[in-house]
Amino acid sequence: MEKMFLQVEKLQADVECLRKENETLRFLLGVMRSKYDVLQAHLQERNAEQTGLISLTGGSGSDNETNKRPRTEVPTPNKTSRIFVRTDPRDNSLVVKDGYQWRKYGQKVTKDNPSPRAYFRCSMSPGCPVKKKVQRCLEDKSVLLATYDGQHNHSAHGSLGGALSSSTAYIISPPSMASNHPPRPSISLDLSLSGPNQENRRNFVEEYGYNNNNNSIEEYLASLTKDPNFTATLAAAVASSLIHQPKLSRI
DNA sequence: CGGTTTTGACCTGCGC
DNA sequence: GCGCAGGTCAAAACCG
Repeated sequence: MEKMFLQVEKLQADVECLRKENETLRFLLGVMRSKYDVLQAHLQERNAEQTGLISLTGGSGSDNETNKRPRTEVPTPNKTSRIFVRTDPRDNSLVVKDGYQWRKYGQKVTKDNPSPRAYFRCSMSPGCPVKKKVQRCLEDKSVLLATYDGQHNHSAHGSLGGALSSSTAYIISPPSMASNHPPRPSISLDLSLSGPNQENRRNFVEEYGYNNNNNSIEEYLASLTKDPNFTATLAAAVASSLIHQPKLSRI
């Protein structure tokens, strides 16, 4: 009889535990929803501006870093994209972990920025024409500006898991834009997806990780928001990251 | 030992 | 033509 009583007590404790967990997940879902709304509003604002430092320009004239002369023939010269990545301020390497494997072939100090610019070539595929330049942002030394030239002739899959799982990088709003629009909430996308579920994290990165082949951020985001799996995976990632914060603060 | 990084030299376009 | 600046080369060093 006493044994049965103990079992009931244990079951009640379990139910209570699950109820709390449920409550937490409900709260996190709300947080995720509000963040999603902010992200969408931010995107619409960006579309309206039609300018910006994070750009997939397709080689438009606004890019003041267009190459003066390609020394070797570049098959797809019009595919240029730029991303800003926040890194650990203590980390002074010019490494942007984007899922591809890069070989550094040069470094140069440029006139407009005392921080050296590093030149990388994609080394995942022998004939891959993609190059990238990485330089620290003038305004914020903890931010790296990565400029991608060309289009990969292969997928990033295969090395993504290890590459991004250790990354602390964030794709962020560029500092100069933030200063131009102080009231705008900043959007941070944590690519490290810190959390206990390694498999989910890997799946998330492999399915939704940054892909230079996409034509525009808009198309990319549209495809993501239409995908129910993305929402579910994003929820898991947000929940995971928030659960592991020391204290939750309600909005 | 093979792949990667470092770094000085070199090449070329552009402005004057 | 000259100097400057950005981009690339390539040999040596480094690393796993």
